[in-house]
Amino acid sequence: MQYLKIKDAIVEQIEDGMLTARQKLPAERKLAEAFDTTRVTLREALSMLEAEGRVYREDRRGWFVSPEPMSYDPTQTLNFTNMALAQQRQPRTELLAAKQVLASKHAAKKLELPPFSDIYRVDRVRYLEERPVLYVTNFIRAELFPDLLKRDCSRNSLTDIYREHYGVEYQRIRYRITTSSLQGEIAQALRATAGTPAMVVERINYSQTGELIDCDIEYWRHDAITIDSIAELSA
Amino acid sequence: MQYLKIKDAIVEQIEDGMLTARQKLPAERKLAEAFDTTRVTLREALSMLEAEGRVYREDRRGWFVSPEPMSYDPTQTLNFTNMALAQQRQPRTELLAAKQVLASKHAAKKLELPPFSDIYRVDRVRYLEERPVLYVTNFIRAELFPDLLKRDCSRNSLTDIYREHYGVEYQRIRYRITTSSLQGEIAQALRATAGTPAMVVERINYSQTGELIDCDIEYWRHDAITIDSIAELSA
DNA sequence: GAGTGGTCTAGACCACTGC
DNA sequence: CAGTGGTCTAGACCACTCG
Repeated sequence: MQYLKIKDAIVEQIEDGMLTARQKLPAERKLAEAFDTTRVTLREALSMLEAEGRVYREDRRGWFVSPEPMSYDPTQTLNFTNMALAQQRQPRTELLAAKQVLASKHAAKKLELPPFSDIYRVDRVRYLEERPVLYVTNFIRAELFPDLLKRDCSRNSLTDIYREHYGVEYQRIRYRITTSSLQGEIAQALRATAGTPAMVVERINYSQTGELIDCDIEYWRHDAITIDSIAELSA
Repeated sequence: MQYLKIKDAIVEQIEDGMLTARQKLPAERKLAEAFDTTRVTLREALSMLEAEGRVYREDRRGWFVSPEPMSYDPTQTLNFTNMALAQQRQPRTELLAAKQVLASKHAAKKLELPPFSDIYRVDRVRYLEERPVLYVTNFIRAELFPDLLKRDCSRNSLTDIYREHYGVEYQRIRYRITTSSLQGEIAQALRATAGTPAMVVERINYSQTGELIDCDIEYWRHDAITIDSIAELSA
């Protein structure tokens, strides 16, 4: 069980501060040689560290040391940017697309609409310290927000636009958290290799009048996030 | 990218019902031959399916098709058994140990106690349809529950004992969800290979008087669970 | 005791990154 | 253009499971 020793050695280097957050590890061939083994075994060890959230990969770029995860409370409306700033992180958001589309079967179901209804779809990638950690897709009931896309979605948070221009606020959030893996364009947008472990957060949001507003599907690099929340139970 | 085709082929067999939940896949060597490839590449495909939660491994026993995950709401006190029954699942719990111990540094911190305080520690493995899916450790403030261990912990749920014998109920739950991987004895207890992806749920529970009661650390096989909850926002 | 999964070796080619 | 990571081959040995 050679790969356990390799793992421990790398963990030790991280904990001793020889390797610090976001730093690139040496090339696989060099590491393999250093541990006197083959690339296959070395990669076994690295994949295990990846599963534990200690290192991450950028596709074809190499292996890096994972920084501290950001703490995320899905029951707060606090948007990504403010959440990050509150934790002394450096957020950035990239708007990939914002358009009006016909609801796919999947999206229609989430939004409780008939298929082919008009909806907005907004795709964004979010960064922490210039590392892409989150791919979000929003599906929004178009009827509730006429001309939403004329607002500047790349500059303002959706929740701010809802509140300021339409008087709509989140009141109830239904969320679902699963683990999966990144594939295809989502993986690409996060500079991840296909198969990278992911945390998927799906939220369906309701307004103060109980109306379904929108739904967001979030793909997080799993080492970048820890869900952290409090529930008060009614007697 | 051969492993993608292998993945798709296996997914198709699952979705067509040729392979059904909990069924064992053919031996790796047979699958490798069937797909005209080597075990290394085949295992690459299987690992990816494992990350997606479509198949799971039992250590040295082989690969199996994942059943539907159980839906879990950490903000409900509903215990594992009742939660499972409500979803037409077949739960079983195995008590590994229930004893009074001196708090480790880690446990003491969670329970906000000085190190080496007296606490109870209860370890259990929980099954669904005879598949071990969850390893839980409870750390309990001993002062609140004199003679707790004389009650029959293997037969009754802890929350029932708290309520019936001590008049204590959960009122507030602080929870944290992360992804990691199974290692050592926890992996063994779940019949998992070291490195299997896991969902870790850590809960700290407070009573109706606001007092910290206990803390539980749950290691789930990640394909066995989806977190599902609702949050009401205060205005 | 046969067969299986877990682990490991020693290579190879290719497309891409980054200089 | 050199070097890297992604992918793949064709084996091997061992400890374990299961019949």
